[in-house]
Amino acid sequence: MSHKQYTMYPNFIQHLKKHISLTDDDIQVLSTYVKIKSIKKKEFLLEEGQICKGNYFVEAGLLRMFYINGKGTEQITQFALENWWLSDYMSSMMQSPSKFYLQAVEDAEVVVVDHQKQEELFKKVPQLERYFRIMMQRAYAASQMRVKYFHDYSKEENYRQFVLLFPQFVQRIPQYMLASYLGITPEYLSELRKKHPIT
Amino acid sequence: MSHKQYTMYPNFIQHLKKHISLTDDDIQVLSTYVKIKSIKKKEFLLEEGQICKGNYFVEAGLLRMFYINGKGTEQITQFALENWWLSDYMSSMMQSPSKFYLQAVEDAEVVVVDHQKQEELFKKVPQLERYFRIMMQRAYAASQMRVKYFHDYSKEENYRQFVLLFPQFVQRIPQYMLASYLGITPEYLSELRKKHPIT
DNA sequence: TAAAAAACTTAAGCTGGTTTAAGAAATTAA
DNA sequence: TTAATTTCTTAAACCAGCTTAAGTTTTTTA
Repeated sequence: MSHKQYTMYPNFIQHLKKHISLTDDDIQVLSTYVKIKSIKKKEFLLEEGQICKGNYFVEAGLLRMFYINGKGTEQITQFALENWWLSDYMSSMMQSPSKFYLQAVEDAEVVVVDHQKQEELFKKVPQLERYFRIMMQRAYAASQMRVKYFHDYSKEENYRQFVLLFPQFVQRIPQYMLASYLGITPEYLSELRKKHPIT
Repeated sequence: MSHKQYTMYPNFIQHLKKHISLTDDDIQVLSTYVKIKSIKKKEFLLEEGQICKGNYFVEAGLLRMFYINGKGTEQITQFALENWWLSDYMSSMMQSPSKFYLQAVEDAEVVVVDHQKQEELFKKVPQLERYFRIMMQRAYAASQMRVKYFHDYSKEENYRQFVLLFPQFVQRIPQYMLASYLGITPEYLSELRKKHPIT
């Protein structure tokens, strides 16, 4: 009976267990602090101006984070697929209105950890403090590398690197979103693809 | 007598205490796990090809992180001044050779936490897990915002924003380093400064 | 299954920022 | 205090990537 409670988010539990040890009791407690949320393609978890209340784990599907820039066009800053966390940490830490949108690119199942209740949860299951330390360190490490790649390569090289490293991922997003993430116009991406067809 | 041991790094201890509570015993234990290191301007804490062994807290002075790009020129990715942590987290997590250099821009006092011994330290002073979770979350939040600013503003706007937000900081670094950090050539920065003199 | 909407392509002209090359000013070392 | 070195400036030619505008293809909705 007790494990029926977390068959709703097997990836989530498995991911936690990869980094920390949890008793069935821990999982029991945890399950009272998290919710699973199903969202349809194009639905929002967060919109500009709101204070970001949750930390979101992608159990299934695909999310994106973006903002609307000065010219009124969407600028994507991150994607999150299975087993990734996504949130506007500045907004939730500072309790300030977010500049970002969090939206489903595909129908998605998301595990929601309420930022407010997080402290309380950490007290009851202290290993989670460690788990999130590891997740944040990992995310920060990835972003240190991203800054490097961003400077290092031309937009064209950047595009080709990305397609090479994440081909499965490129299949799942429309090209204009890839262009936005890479910081180029769809027109220029189209030109690059013509110049160097990628199978 | 016991607090003589940490008058060597008052900022460090104060910073820890701002986020977690520590007994004198905790501090005693901690002090056996960290070292203070004085480095002169232009000395390195890490060079390309080495595995990053430490996590560095700037007690005093100013550090920079950079790499050598394809054209053979330095690209600065981060500065760290008093009360900031600096490390190549990817290199230390993956135990892979770093692509980066960590170097003193000014003479500096640095508190070194050995990445290898960190796990052991966390077992003895568990609150530190929380402290570093907060530090990593904060660093990651800042980098989420940085990606936004980077896309959002032209290089010129970026420069002016930076000078406006961190004037004291701009005073402490040579202009070619600011140019490198902003991802522009020193020549272009010079042109921008001529166009819009900032008192 | 037809019409509307969303996504992608093409091509020409334009601009923000680089490159190159030289000299001037400021800092550091002897 | 002089020489060496490092940092900063100027200006002209150049190019990666954008803008604009129009047309084509694919996906969604009715």
